[in-house]
Amino acid sequence: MERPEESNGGETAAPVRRDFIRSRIDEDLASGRHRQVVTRFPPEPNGYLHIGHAKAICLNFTVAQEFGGRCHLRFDDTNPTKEEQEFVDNIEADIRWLGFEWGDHLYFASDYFERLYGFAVELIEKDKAYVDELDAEQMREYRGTLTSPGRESPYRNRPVAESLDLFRRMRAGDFPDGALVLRAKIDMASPNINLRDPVLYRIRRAHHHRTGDDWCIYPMYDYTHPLSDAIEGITHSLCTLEFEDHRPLYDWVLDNVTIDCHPQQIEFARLGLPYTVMSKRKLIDLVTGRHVRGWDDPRMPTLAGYRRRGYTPAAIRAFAEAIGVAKANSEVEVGLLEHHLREDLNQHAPRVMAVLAPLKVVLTNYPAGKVEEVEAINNPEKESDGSRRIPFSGELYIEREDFAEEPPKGWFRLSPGKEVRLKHGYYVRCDEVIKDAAGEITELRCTYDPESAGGTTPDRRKVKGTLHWVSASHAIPAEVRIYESLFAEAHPGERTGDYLDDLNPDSLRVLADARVEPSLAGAGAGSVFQFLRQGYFCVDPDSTPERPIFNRTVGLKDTWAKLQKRS
RNA sequence: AGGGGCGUCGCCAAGCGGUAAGGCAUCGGACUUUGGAUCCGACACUCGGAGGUUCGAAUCCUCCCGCCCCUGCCA
Repeated sequence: MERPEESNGGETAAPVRRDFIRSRIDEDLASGRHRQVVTRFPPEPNGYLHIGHAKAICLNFTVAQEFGGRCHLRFDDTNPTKEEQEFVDNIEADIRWLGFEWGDHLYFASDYFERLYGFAVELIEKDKAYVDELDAEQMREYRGTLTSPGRESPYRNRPVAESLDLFRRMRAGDFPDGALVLRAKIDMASPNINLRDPVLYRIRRAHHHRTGDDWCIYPMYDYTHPLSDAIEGITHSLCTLEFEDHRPLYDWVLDNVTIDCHPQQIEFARLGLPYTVMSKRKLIDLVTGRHVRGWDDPRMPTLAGYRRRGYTPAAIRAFAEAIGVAKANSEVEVGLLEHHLREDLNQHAPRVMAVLAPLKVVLTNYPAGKVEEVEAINNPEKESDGSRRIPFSGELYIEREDFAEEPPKGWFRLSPGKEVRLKHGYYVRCDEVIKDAAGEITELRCTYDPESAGGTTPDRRKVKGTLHWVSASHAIPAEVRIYESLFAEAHPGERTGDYLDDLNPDSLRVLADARVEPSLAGAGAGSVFQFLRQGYFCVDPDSTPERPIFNRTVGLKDTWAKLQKRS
């Protein structure tokens, strides 16, 4: 088989992987059926984009890129009752954020309304479409069932001239909403229900976000989509599996109208992710029902949510690349997304220290009032990021979880009589545990080894554990938001039928008493850090200079937790 | 039940008649001033099942089983 680079000689990025869609394009190019590749991403502006859309966006844009073609962004805005400009704007922003550009190729199906109307007239003239007077309920009745054929509408064979006149008057506004529809004349006995005289136009007096009140009839998706594709010269129209049954109709429309382009619709499986919901309706419900704080709630599977959570476009693109494209319905483990996230963040996130649940440590042998600045490397994965200085003093905070009065086996962290290293600082040994009346540990008395400055000693003795810390008087109080999956069940609603029953009550945990190192003062919203030994965190837009707020993007891999779980 | 699809390792996924890629996860081990990262190594005699064709089948044929989608004037 010929490689695309060889067949079209254009500037192309090397195809990263093989899949049935790219193979098919290879063939189309090799056979001369197409000389270029034009794809499109066609969102309906009735909601925000989610991670499932990201799969389609990455596919369409990268395929076009690889083959030296182009990808259009086209809004499928044929249903004015559900669509809004706000969604258009946010969808554009999300796609740009993901890293894709459509240049001049921004389109709206609504821009084609006049031409679409013309094609409809042509269909009527050819006796391929007719105006029907059956109401919605009657039409359902006439449609038949999955196993029995439908019946023809009594209006099916009305004269062409009559349909032409009626359709013209539909447009003119002579009839109330829902009174008439334009239907394709195909086959009421077809085993494919989509071919049983599908509706092409309906009457709907609704204000359209772009065409305003110019129209009171609006074309249906199945009619609009193939024509929009053809008008734009799309070569490969990639969509999800549920449209497979619609392909015969897609082809019928293009075969029965005078247009010199016939794109190929190719279907692939949509992305499934456990512990979340991806349907637009459910996402809208979550927002309007206040189960989340908004479309960009960090627990939402929306691109806006992932962005606020601290996910990077590169990670999402790598994920989309990794899951591949096929026709088998599949559900990808969240771990794979997190793997690509960590892989990206590990390279780029500056390391800082933050204590989420502080436990005071007093160094009894540290000179009273002394403060020194210790040097801390910003990112061991990226030497060029340099280093910074952090204040160290005799009163510190460490993570409550890093101390155990009675250490389990395999414990590397602090416990009575044991020595650990404070990252970038000194070795300390725990001498005494202070508790309050309730028996709660309130403070640790430790001694430090002055010889261990920087983290090593002249005698080169080993300490297994290294802890992160923060100087008590220098640290900045902060809020940290820890997120778990929005749903407690892999398939929300599977048991009770109502997905809201499976909302995870612990999906958001707020740690109000965290302390972060002073270098984090003034970190801008969106900036991402690795809190040493804990995970990746980003500054939430709710942050103020007085009270920084961090979202946990994803935790670090935790071998210790895994070991614990096992025993 | 009619139509359209799909079934290869726990999760994705290559494979297109010549004797099962890769990633994630998992499990060992090395290294480590993050129990992070990195590095080594292990991980499908078998491709939903049963027959058949063939020197040879995950790939071809037949039957069976399972799962998904379709009866909006939504997309």
